[in-house]
Amino acid sequence: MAKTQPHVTLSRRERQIMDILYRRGRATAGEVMEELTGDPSYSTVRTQLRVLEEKGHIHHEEHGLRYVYMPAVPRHAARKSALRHLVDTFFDGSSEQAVAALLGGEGTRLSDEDLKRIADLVSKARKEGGR
Amino acid sequence: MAKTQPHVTLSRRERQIMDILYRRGRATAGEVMEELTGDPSYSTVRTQLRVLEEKGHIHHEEHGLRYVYMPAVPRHAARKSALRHLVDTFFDGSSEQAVAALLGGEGTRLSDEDLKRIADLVSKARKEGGR
DNA sequence: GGCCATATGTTATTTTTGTAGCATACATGC
DNA sequence: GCATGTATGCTACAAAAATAACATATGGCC
Repeated sequence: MAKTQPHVTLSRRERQIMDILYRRGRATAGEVMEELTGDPSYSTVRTQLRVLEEKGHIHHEEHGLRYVYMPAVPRHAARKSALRHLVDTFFDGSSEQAVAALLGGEGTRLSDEDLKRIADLVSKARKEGGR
Repeated sequence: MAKTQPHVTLSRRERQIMDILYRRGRATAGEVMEELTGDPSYSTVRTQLRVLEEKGHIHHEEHGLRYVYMPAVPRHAARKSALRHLVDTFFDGSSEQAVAALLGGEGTRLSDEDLKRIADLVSKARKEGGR
């Protein structure tokens, strides 16, 4: 059996911060701080952002006086590997099972229109020929 | 904006181990060790398993001489919250977008039969009435 | 100009992880 | 019976993460 990939191998706090940045796209230190649990001090958060930047996980842009942080790896790339990992860990590597879980409401409830659009996507994918 | 949940809030190694246990369902210390990156010593792994157990994340059963470890939270429950978290972080909370990504091959390639079954699931879900 | 609010820069300390050594128990084969 | 391989029990320690204090810079306002 394959060894677990170190994957991104972030500490817990680092992951929390990366999640915030991926969710929002970008954020200042203050915004990150607001979203973190445990009410860490502003100093603490800034230190962690600095470390994350040193490690190459995030970048910052200077907007006037403040720094705006964003992930170094673009969202679509990060989410792809996150999806793969999740499918692997919880769905025996089967995307189909994962889709089934989502249809069953394991992520968020799907509306009727959502289902309609998904049906279209599926038939389109079938025409283009899965393999 | 909502604060990041501590979620499970495991250290990196702890997460690796939990992933292994969720992927396999159950494993001995030796099996876990084999799957971990960085070739940690057997002692190391056992210590980490003990800590995880102290924290309530895993249980063990004694099978003859050896311990067999397994997650305390059942797979389907853990995966549900993992899915929700992922949908939240990378798909703006939209399961539909997540399904689209899976159909687009972001998890694992889908075969023709997979797509067929998914199509059935979707039409079934639509009949039962999404909301 | 002086003051305040809001930033960043730097550095220190505590806590948690990660890692492993040594002692001990228990089957199993010779 | 006893050595050997494979477990667990306990303990120690170095490295990394988490946290925050203190110092400094900047922009706006009275």
